[in-house]
Amino acid sequence: MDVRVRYAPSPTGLQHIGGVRTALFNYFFAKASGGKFILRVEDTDRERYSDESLEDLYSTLEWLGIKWDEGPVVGGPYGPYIQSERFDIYKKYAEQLVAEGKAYYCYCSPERLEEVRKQQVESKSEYQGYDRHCANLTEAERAEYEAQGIKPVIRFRVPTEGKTTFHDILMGDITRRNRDISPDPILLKSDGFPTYHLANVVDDHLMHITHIMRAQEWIPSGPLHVLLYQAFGWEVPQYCHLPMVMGKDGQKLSKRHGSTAVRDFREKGYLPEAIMNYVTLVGWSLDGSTEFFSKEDLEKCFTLQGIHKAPAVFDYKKLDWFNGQYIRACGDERLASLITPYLQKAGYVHDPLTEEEKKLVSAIVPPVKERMKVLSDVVPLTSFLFEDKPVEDKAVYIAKGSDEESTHKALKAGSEILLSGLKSGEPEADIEAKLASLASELGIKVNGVFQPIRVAITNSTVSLPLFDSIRLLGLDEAEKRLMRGLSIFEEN
RNA sequence: GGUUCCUUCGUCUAAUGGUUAGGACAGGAGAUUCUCAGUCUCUAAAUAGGGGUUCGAUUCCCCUAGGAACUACCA
Repeated sequence: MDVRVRYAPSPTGLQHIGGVRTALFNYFFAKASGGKFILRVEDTDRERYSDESLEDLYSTLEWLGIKWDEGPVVGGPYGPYIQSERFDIYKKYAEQLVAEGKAYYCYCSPERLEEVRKQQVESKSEYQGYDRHCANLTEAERAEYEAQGIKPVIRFRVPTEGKTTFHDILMGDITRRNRDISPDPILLKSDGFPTYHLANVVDDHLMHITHIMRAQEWIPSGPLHVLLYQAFGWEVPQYCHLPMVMGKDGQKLSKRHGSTAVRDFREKGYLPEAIMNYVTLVGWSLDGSTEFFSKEDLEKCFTLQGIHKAPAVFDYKKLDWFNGQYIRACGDERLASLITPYLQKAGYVHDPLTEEEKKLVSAIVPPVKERMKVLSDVVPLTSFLFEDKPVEDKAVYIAKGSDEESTHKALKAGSEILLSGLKSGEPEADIEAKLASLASELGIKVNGVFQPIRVAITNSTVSLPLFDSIRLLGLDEAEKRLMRGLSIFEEN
């Protein structure tokens, strides 16, 4: 049997970590088993639908390098793959169930439903949900409602006796008494659109989906879906419910835990390979020790057996670590092009880059590479090159273990050593050694000499290494800033 | 409330009857370095609790506790 799996998001929001994790697991499982990965857009909720969400879906998958074998844009033998374009199909199947007595029209108003719900809550009755008011309407009663112009919904007749079991690859058999299944869920809404349950079952069958891999939050509706397959007389696919992605507090990951939209991560400067690698490791492992996986690796070695049952907490710090690792593994040329948009957005360089700026960006890469967790870190790291905000406060120049007088001397003598050395082309190591001996002459630590110089040049106590900074700034500008720094100490 | 699922270091996980319970992130300590980072070394840290089964349980069974998800004309 050829594996056919699908990722079926609904475009009602930006693609988030949890969704992408589901997409990735489906995709890798398909690839690793030589099957097909299908993308299906479940846009049956026209109230929450947005074009932006749909575009975000496509761009996120593209960014990650995930290509679907069948789906929107690329097409396929079982299309269309956008549910809103399959309107008539669902209607047909829903009506078929009505004709067979397995579903029925319901004319209850939202107000009545709300009332029923309220009463159930107040009376603490054992089970909640629809009271099956319209389950056994006579033809006359129906005709009456129709005459009133009420648009009915179609509800599925859930058996009140017996129980339903479905098998989950990870969880084993899961059984639920039919009476515990939410009574008579809506299959077709009054606007003619299907609900998730109907559309999902119909499409998975029509698209020959063999394995349904979705988040564990769907486990409760598993039995209902099985009932639906049985009502249609269709074969039930295999289920594999994926562990949920949680926030620090053990609740479902959401905005309040931090960023969840992949787009946000992308904008902050996470690399697609880092996101892919880390997200796949949330709830899955190969052997407990292998950490780095490329997309190609996962397309080969992903297994269902490696999926964990328990929900997993999303660790932002570990993602940062992965991202840093991938940045450091990145070629300088690629990194230069990855960094450029951030410098442009900050207004530091032109778009497109001038020839001079291209050289500068390339030169920025090596010293910055070891220091970035996310690409956007390049901005604060290099801001001293593009905006000059001199430090006026003497205290900032004074290193720990030094004092104002020594700092003044260090800055003065150090600047001379530095500038004359650089101008005469002396090796940096030699200059560094001279500065170090200056420090011992003054009876201060080496940093006592370097810190005031660095502060003068980079306007910060935290900066790139001194010689890198000067190289990037240009000797003339560096000299100017050194003299300016010195003047602060000589004013009084 | 009801239903279902889950439970190894703080976090992600490995080990399925026999190990000093392993790795990684984060934490702590140290080394290197002009700051920051990076890199390297070391370190602390877990089988939720209670019963069984067994010569032996992280591993199998039961109970308890805790957590989560679902309970919409949303998916």
